This record gives sequence, structure tokens and C-alpha cells, in this order.
Amino acid sequence: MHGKKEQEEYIRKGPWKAEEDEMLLKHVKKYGPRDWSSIRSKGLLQRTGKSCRLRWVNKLRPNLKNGCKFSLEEERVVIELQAQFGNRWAKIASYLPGRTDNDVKNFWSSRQKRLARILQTSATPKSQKNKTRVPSLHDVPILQPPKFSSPSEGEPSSKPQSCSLPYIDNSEVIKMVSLPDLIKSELPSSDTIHVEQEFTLFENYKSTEQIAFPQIPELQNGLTFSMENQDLLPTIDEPCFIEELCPLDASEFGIGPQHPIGFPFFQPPGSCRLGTGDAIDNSKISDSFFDDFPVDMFDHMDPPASPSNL
DNA sequence: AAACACTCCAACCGCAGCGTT
DNA sequence: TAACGCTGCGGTTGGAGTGTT
Repeated sequence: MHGKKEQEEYIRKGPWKAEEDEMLLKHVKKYGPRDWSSIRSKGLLQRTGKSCRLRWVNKLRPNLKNGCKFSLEEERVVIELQAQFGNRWAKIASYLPGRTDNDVKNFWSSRQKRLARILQTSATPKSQKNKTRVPSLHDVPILQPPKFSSPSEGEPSSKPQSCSLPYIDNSEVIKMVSLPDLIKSELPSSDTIHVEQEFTLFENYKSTEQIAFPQIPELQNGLTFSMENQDLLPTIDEPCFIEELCPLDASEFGIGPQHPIGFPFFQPPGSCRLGTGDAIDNSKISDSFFDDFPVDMFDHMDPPASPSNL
């Protein structure tokens, strides 16, 4: 098989075995999550230090939400923070307890692919329309991301500052962008509405024309989050518009108008949506789930990083 | 039932920043 | 101060699982 030297130089790649995980855990338990390269030099594992670190960070670290799909709130936060920070996944992940940069990155790239598909759908000739699955609004929970800036940057805003959802006053109503009739004509009316909403939102999303959003000081500092300005969301002549986009309201949390934005993300084990086969409608997951837990059950958890500390 | 399309995610790679020598 | 090693980050890829035709 391998000679001695070859054995020393051999670097294992690919999926991790349980024994390797065990060995890595032992090392971390003994020395802490550092000295990754010594794992190989000590002959514990034939993996690079890099590979060991990655495995620890993405899979073995405690309190990870492995196998859980992103909740609607997590999706919102990613969208908002991506708009603010760009593709700084590690930074964004620091706002999402239990999520890694890899998780966020994967989530975002999946979402981008869906958006691209929607765009393509809207541009596909009529003859091909019915060959493409029409995504539901829940597939792409797009919100025009608010532009919140750190206290040290950005322009002062005179608008209300307690809503992390897109705040748009009456003069800044999102303009409706009609879907081509060719799409409407081939869809059942309910689907037409969904596609039209998505298309509208996507048009806004890709538009270079910035809609002014308020700064979100609570999100920057204490990561609090208020729904009190929900009624200021864009007026779109579709009754379920807000319901579709923002199925949660403060009362569902049972904790008043303001609450830590991190709160909904602490989904206890079992509340996760596992696998695509489960097909649990995001909007149907009640956050009153947490009512059953003691108020202080999250106290021991580290608060998410605050942008003001960055 | 098989083939194909699509989604999700684990893991790799290259690069940059930082600390140490 | 340059060289080196380590760590962390973001981009990318490939395989497994699932859905659709």
C-alpha cells in the first residue's frame, strides 16, 4: 500500500468518518479549538489542519442547527444583512446563532439560483412557460432589503427607526411591475398573484433605484426588532400580500411590540424543518411554540454579535 | 420504473490577514 | 522587515437526495 514516507504525506479528503469526528472531538476537548495542524503532525488524523478546523466549525461545534432549514426570520435577517454587508458570510452568520458562514452562503446561493430561475421564467417565451415550475412566494421570500447602516456611517434619517422590515412611506410606495400577460394567461388566478408579487419584488430588488429605508438602530445595537410599522408596508392591492411576506407579527411572539431579533432564531431541537420531504409550510409554524418554554430559557445563550461592536 | 432536473449541503481550494521568528 | 505558518473567509464544486416527467 503506502510506504512510510507516502503514509506521512498521505492526506485524506472527502467525507468524514465517525472515528475521525471522534478523534477530532477528543483533540478539541483536550486542547481547545486551535492547533489544527498539530492534529496531523501528531498523527491523530490524516487530514489537513484546515480540513479539521472546517469540520469542527461546520459540523462538530456545539449548538449548531445541523439539518435545520432557515426559518422565515433567519431568511429575513440574511437578506437584510446581505444588503448591508454584502457577501461577508461569517459576519452575517454571527447574527444567527447556530448558523455557520457555510450555511448562510449555501442558503444565499440557493436563493440566488431561485431568483435567476424566476427571472428566466419571466423572460421565457410563451411556448415554454408551462414547462417551468412556478415557484410559490414561500420559495422566494424576497423583501426589498432595508439599508441599515452602522452608527458611524450612512445618512441620518428622520423616518421611524424601529422596523427591520422595509419601511416605505406613502411617497415611496413600491411601484407595481406588471408581469407579462403571457404568464398571467397561463396560470390559475392564485398563481398569477404570487408570480406577480414575486416579479414585482424582484424588479425592486434588482433595481438600482434605491428606496430609502430607515436605519435600524435597534438592530445595530441591541438587536431589537419591532413590527409596529407593519402598517407602513407597501400598499399592494392584494389582501394577502403582507400576510404572505410577513406571516409573523409581534403578538405571535407573545412578548409585546419589541423583542430581541435573535429570539425567534433560537428554535429548540424538534422545531426544525428537516429535509425537503417534510414540506412544512414556513408560514404555518407558529412562534407561539416558544410560549411553552420558560422565559429565561435563552438566558444562558450568548447574545448575537452586535453591529455596533464590529 | 427510469431518466432527467433540481436542490441542498459538505468539503475543497485559493487568497488574505495576522502573529511569530 | 522578510519569510513562514496558521487561521479564517469567500467562492466553487461534486455528490446525495428528492421531485418531476
